[in-house]
Amino acid sequence: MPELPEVETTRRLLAPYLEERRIVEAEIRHPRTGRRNENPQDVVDRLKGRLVHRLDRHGKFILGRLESELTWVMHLGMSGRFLIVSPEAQEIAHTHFIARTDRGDEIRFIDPRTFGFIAVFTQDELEAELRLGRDAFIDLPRTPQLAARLNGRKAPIKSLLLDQRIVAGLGNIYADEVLFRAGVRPTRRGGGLSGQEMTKVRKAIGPILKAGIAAGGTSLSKSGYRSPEGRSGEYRRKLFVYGREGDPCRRCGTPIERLVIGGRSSFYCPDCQV
DNA sequence: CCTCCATCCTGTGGGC
DNA sequence: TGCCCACAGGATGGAG
Repeated sequence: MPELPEVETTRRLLAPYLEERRIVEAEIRHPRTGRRNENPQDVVDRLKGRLVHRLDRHGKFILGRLESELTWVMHLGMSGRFLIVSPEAQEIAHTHFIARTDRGDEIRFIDPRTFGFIAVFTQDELEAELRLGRDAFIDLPRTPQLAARLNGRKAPIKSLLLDQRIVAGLGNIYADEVLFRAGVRPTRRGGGLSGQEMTKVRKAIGPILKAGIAAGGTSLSKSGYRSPEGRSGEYRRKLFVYGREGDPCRRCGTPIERLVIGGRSSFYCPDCQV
């Protein structure tokens, strides 16, 4: 269920354990977790013995830059999370991937719904597999570029914000929060926004994501997001609209409404958002 | 190319 | 209290 802030929180906590470390052991425990490589065994073979230079993030993907121009790709899907433990630590349910570093730490991937995956791609494979727009946080396009991508599109702006090929990183929660901050209804057609509205949407993205990251992400339920340290995110308390159907708008008091757009729950204030 | 929709899974929270 | 099922923060591929 993680979006950019949850993935970034995860990346920051993993980085000290992985950067400039060598992977000495790796194991894929569940075939679905390795499904994005042609052969799941490739993940293990390409990881073993390799040095991780740096841990990057693009949208909701964590990218480990390896030796030999390989990239270790990690996606949390809906229910994925990482743990850093000692090899003796008891294993919890749904542990689908394990790697050990030359420092003796174990990185474990837990993913009940198996929508997440672990892969290792060559540069060509990476380009073919990850079709992503620019990162919504560290590389957000300027308004004219964004406008060009939305121009002529009839789909609801909410759906377009979720399209990772346009801008990478926003998910269902933060897209709703961005649209609230921008004062734009999620049902509006992307191509129908005025220049001013486009600017407002664009300008809302940075602060919302920054606040989400500062809070360590959003955890909606007990089985929701947890960092590699096992902590929940605190951003839930700061949400303006997501999950607040019927509750008073924090700005104007009007009850928040919910509707389904593109099969996803969407929350908005009928008074603040035009 | 665009839009819409089904699909892959398990856990749980809310309604009855 | 217990049971049941709608629903969940994502990505993708295919139909039209």
